[in-house]
Formats: sequence, structure tokens, C-alpha cells
Amino acid sequence: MKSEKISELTTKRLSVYLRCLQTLDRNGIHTISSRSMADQFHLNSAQIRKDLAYFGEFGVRGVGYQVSHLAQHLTKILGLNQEHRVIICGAGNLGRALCDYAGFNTEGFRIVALFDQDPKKIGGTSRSGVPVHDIKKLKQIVRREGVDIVVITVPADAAQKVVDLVCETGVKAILNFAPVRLRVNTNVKLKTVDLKVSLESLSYYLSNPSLPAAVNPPE
Amino acid sequence: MKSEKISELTTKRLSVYLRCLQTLDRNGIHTISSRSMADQFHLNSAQIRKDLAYFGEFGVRGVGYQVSHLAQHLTKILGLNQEHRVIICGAGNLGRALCDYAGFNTEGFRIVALFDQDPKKIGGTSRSGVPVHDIKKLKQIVRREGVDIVVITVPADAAQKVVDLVCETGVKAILNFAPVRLRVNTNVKLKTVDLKVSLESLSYYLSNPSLPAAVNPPE
DNA sequence: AATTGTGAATTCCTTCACAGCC
DNA sequence: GGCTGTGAAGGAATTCACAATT
Repeated sequence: MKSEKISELTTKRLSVYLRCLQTLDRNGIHTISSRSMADQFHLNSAQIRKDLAYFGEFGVRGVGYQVSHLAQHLTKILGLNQEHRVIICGAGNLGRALCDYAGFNTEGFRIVALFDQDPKKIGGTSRSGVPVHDIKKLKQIVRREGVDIVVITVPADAAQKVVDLVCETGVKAILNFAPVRLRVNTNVKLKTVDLKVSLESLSYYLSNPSLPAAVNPPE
Repeated sequence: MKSEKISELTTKRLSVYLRCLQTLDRNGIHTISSRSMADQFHLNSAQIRKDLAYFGEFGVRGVGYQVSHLAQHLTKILGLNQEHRVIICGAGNLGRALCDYAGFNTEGFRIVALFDQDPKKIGGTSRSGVPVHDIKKLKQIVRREGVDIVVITVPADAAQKVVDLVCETGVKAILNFAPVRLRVNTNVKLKTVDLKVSLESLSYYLSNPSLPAAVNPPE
């Protein structure tokens, strides 16, 4: 276990590895080598080993990794052994959908509230029953509910203002879906998922099909 | 203009640059240098110049870039001057939300249909009126509507099967939201947006806050 | 004087290849 | 014999820094 800084690419892959291991576990596989895991899930075996090596020695030479054991370690490393409490700012289509989306309400994460500024939305709930609060109550509810992750699904032109509010509450992790580059203090972790950019870069490849697409792009 | 292969990172940034230019244009800015664009939108000026240089010489030394002119070029390069017709496979929460999401129904893209296999969903429409069809009609409707981009929002365990169906229709660009690594022919461009991975890597940073977050992570 | 476009330098990431261990 | 863990090699992306240009 070294204490180098871990790249974002590595952490994303850890999360992928964990999911692979969970699949293997469900299929009753108890032991796996980096090679056969790579083959099965279209990964690179050296990279798996290198990524894991940042955090310790989890394998047995000549044998491989014990699936459940490694999964447990990754769960711990990713901080998924404790529950994260999540809120979503912006109760529009995307916000409400994410709120009810199975992939978001999964082990380790619980969505506890939606926020909006529209009086017509405030007081209501999502389909699954998550309440919509006035954005003015943000700080209060973040405190009360012990929120540690905030998802931003407000329109682009409101996003920076909302992010500033969020930072004031002391929350340290933000997942932004608004198509803007936001500014936060360096002690806050901001990730932006820009759906428009994803679509547009597909469009680029349609216009430039001469170049065969990369075989297996990261993420 | 060189004919090297353009990296995915570059194409994503082009899309960001275009948005920045559109903002500048709305604000009545006609000319901008890479430096001031970088400052304003938290980018790197050398990178802007280098990215653009793959496609031509769009600037004037000593002056900068003409906003509308460069925007036009980027629109063309990204293939956004022609409309793309998009369908979404999977009419669950996420699929329906994306269907009505403003950021998706934007210049250059039109969502023409949803698909599902659930008889209860087939025949209905999204809130904004996009029809939900039986997945069995996929090929037929792709042909009829001239669809060139497919979005996948089905559950993980159905995703590979749906992607195979999509590939059979001849569509060459797929945006996948299912949390699995999918396999396609190299002549098809597949991009995966893995929302769970994004959340989990935030969780990692919460558990390992010792390391100050990178100042401005890519995308 | 200012800013582009771009080789060179640097940093970061991936893959190779093998010593070390089971 | 087989597989891990890792130093070294190779490749890619970013940033620097400046000659070229208006």
C-alpha cells in the first residue's frame, strides 16, 4: 500500500471492478485471476493488478483473487460500507428521474430529498415518495439529514448559484449535471456529467466515420 | 489541418468550446483570445489552441478568434449542422426523463421515439408526447424515421441483447446508460455514461479527503 | 504589442515483461 | 505451472515557451 495520489481513472475502474466481482459472486465464482476477469469484462489484466496494488496486496500468486474478499476490500476503499445521504437540487425531469432511478438508490446511497425554487413543485414528492423542499431550506435539511453528497440538476444558468449555496452548507461532494463548468473550492470534490457533450461527441464520430472507433474506450 | 486521429478528450472539449462561444455570442462578444476564453471558462489556453489546430487555422495572430465564425466551424466539425434523429430504448424513469430533458432535445438532436418490451408502456407517450413502441418494431422504425443515434436506458442485464438488436439495424452511434461494459463491432461508436460509477467515485473522495481534490478535473 | 500555432518538454497513464511467490 | 506485484518501457495528453504573424 503506497500513499501516492490515486488518479480519477483508477477510482472509476475500482468501481467497475467491484461490479464485476459482484456479478462473479452471484454466479457462484469464488476465485478469479486478473487475466480471466479481464477477458470476461473486456478489461486489461495488468491494469487491474496495478490499480489494486495502490491499495494493498489482495491476491495470491499462482492462484488469483478471492472474489468475496476482494469485493469487500473495494467496498471499503470506495467508502461504500457506510451509507451516503444524497439530495438532488432541481426537481425537473432529470432530477425526479434520478431520484427514482434504481442505479442511484443502490447499496451505499440513499436519496433523502429534492429541492426546487418553484412553489408549484415544493411540497410535492417524487413518484417514489421523496419530498420536494424549498431551496431556501437547503442548509437546514442538509444538517438535519446528515447529507454528504449533492446532485445538481438545475438549469445551466442557475447552477453556479446553487453550487455556491451547497458549498456554504459544508457538503464536500457534488455531482453536477448542468452543462457548465463550475467553480468550487479545492476542498470540495466536483464531478460534472455533461450529457450534451456525450451526445455531441457521438455526432462527431458520425460525421467522421473514416477513423474506426477505439475498441474499448474508458468509461 | 492534419489528418491525425482525434482523441475522444479533444472532441469532448470541442463541444465545450462551442458552448462557451455560444454564451459569448449571446453576451455580444465578437472577438476573443484563447487566453481570455480560458480564464472565463476555467480552461487552458494552450489546449484550446492545440485542439483547434487539428482542424485548421481559425484565429488571427495578435487578435484572437471571431466568435461567430469559430462557432460555425465547430458546429460543422461536430456534425451539428444537420439534425440527428435519436431513439431511446428503455422507457423507465431514466429513459422517459431523458426524452423530455431540454439538454437532449436541443439544436441538432431530435428524439423521435421510445422503445420498451413492457405491454403496459407500449402505446403510451412521454410527458412531452414522444410515443413508446414495442422493441420488436425497432428495425422498422429506425428505418422509417432515419434514426442515427440510439440511447440505451434498459436494465444492465438486458443491455447487451438490446445493443445487439440495435447494431443489426445498422445504427452506428450508441449512448449507453446501463452499468455494464458492452461489446460492439469496431465500426459502431459506443459511449457509456455510468452514473453509478460517478457516484461511487465521489464516495471514494469522501473517504479519502486527505488528498485535496484536483483543481479542475477534465469533464 | 498581442496572440496564434506548434515543436519540445513534461507529466500522466497504460502496457510489457519478468522476478518472486504459491 | 500459474499468477501476482512491479520496475521499466512505451504511449498519450497536457503544458510550456517561443518563433511566426498580423
